[in-house]
Amino acid sequence: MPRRPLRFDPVAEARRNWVERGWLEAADGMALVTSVMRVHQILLARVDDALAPFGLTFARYEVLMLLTFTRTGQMPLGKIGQRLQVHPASVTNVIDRLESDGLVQRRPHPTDMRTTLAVISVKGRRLAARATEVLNRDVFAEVGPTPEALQELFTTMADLRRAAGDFDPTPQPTH
Amino acid sequence: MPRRPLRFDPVAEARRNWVERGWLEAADGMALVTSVMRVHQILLARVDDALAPFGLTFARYEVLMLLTFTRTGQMPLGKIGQRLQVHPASVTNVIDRLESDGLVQRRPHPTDMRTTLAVISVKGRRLAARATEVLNRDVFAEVGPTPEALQELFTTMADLRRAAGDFDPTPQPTH
DNA sequence: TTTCAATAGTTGGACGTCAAAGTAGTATGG
DNA sequence: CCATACTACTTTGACGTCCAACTATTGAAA
Repeated sequence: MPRRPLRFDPVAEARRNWVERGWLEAADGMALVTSVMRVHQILLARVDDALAPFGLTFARYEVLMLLTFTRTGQMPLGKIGQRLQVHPASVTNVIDRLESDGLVQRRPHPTDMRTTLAVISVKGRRLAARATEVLNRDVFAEVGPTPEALQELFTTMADLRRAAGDFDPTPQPTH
Repeated sequence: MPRRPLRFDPVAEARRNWVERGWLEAADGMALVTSVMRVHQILLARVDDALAPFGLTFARYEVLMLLTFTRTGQMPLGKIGQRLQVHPASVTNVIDRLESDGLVQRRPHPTDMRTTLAVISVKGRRLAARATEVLNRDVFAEVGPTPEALQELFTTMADLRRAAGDFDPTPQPTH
């Protein structure tokens, strides 16, 4: 994408406009929402760049890793959607692509004929491992101003997610 | 979307898995990236819900507000893309839809025949004003655990965006 | 002045996301 | 035991995003 950096922070500019019109109650919330949109865009672009050589996207990578972390390398599609917080139709879409690349395979559930299991293949495991190496090195280890700010950011966003009902408000250790 | 909340934080769970495999350098970065993806999804859903009654999406709303904040209510498409940090093709797409709803109008640039200006209409101004009212009340004023955490979050993300080259590292007051 | 590179916008295709509607299988209440 | 509600997944369509390729215009260099 054409990325000629601006001479100013467009979000701070928007916030100024909000305050100028007297929308004081909403200015910080607007700035936060807009910031999240931009940061999301930036990070997703970085991740997808790193994954492109492997023919992966973040959506596909997330599914592969989720399967990797299971005991048996398989999981019902519906559960994948719950864990990754995406719509069933999105899961169908991603699994379709992973399957046509031979990285996962659909298998009927042994007892419940409604359920479809996604099983990660050896090829899928290998690819996920190689992709993780690159992703860890080139993106994840490089993100964030400082480790402290990063931790702070993470916990604050976890609060936000919890408040949004993303998961149960049971206290969970973050490390 | 089906939103049955989980009993645990899936991001913290992923982070545990990262640490377990010895990817210590990358664990926090991975958690941050994943958090941002989820928070983005949550906030975008809220915003789009609030805007749906107006026939708007956040992308369209952002363009309308950007035009609202200009002196003359108009701006070249390319500049819109720079300010909102989106691809030229995305601008074309959004302007197409806004135009077919009569909220903006395309107009040729007076001197540079390559350039197209988007001009906000009276209808566009009115709709943006009404949408802002609802958005401020129902979303922006309700976001975030506390005002302090919200501020903190915003400035930390601004650092992150600045480091990513989103805008020039010139110090800018945030309020 | 002529040629060629840079800029502005559009088009077409790929991808991920969601909602709504449809199909198939399971579970439950009468 | 059967009718009905619920669950799991898929399909279709809409939207936003990006990239690559294309057209038109401007600008700059030879």
